[in-house]
Amino acid sequence: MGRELDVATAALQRRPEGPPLIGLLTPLVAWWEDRHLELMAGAGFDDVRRAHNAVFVNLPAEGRRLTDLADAAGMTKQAMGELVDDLVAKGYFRKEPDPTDGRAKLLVWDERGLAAHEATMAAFATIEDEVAAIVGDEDLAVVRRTLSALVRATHAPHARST
Amino acid sequence: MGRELDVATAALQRRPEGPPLIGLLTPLVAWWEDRHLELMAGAGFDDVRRAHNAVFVNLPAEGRRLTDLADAAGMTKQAMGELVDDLVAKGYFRKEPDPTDGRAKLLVWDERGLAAHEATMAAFATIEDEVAAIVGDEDLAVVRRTLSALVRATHAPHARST
DNA sequence: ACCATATTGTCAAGAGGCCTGACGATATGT
DNA sequence: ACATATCGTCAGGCCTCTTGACAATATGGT
Repeated sequence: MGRELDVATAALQRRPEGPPLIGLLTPLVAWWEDRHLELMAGAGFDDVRRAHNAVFVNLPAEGRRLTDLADAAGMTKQAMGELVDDLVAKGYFRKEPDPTDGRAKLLVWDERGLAAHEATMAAFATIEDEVAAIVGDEDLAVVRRTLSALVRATHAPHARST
Repeated sequence: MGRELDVATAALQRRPEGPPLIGLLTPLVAWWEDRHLELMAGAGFDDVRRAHNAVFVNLPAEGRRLTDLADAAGMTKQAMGELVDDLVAKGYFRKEPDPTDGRAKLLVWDERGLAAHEATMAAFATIEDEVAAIVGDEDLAVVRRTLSALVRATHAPHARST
């Protein structure tokens, strides 16, 4: 059912400190993404796929270029181009020529796309509330603060080198 | 470089409570998996892929059946079969007939596989230490406890229903 | 104005990772 | 003995993402 619910289940309990983080992070991401798609479908956006998230999350209301979008999502422009073309075909946004650059095209939300964008934000808020209801605001705040620090540290410009 | 480093970056800062969890979880998982592969390659296991984790983590030293393995990893036996065949070809383990069931085959680690299995556990411990060094033992403990509760709650048998 | 170089978006091809459907071989319960 | 379920496999397909190559356009130096 869930994608990789208990990857790492075996290795976990035997460690004194408890399960390794990866064994918690992975199923949580899977759950979050499933829940997000569920909420989106419930809001009438039943043709969005998991991969579209990279677009919905990184394309601001003002529009953006394909290459910028791909960069922000951490993937190639070709991969992003596929997602974008799909969403264009589905009526979520359109491509407009960039007035400042003849090569570039600006991706601009259509009405349906703007609604989907907002639905995504609303879904995030909803899921966040669900999480808070389970673990409490206090612990959640610690988690958020700690993971934020971790992300900053691990993704610092010099951290991964090369 | 990183796979989807800042998915959700855009939507984050504007929320009063801070960035949504998914914007932290996703890059952390990506980082963890990259780091794991790095450590494995450093230990001489440079032919393992991300997907192999499901095997390394869910196949105990005593061996296991394909179907069990697939179940534990949350994927189909066909998908797991592909991973297994690949690892068998690479000399990590072998298939033996299950003496108690003529249909089944037992997957048993070879020497190289056992070493890789241990290297995975060692890599987990190393990464865990790196994490602790960044955020401190105290916060890490809270994170682990909180996320554990979350995983239990979201993956309870009746939680996702239907 | 000209030209080398870099960048934008696209086409083509393919790998990787997963899925559904169908199947022979084997177990199991009646 | 026979119906039924399960084990592993073959076949085929979808989705996501990659590398390589390319025409069109920008940009900076001469």
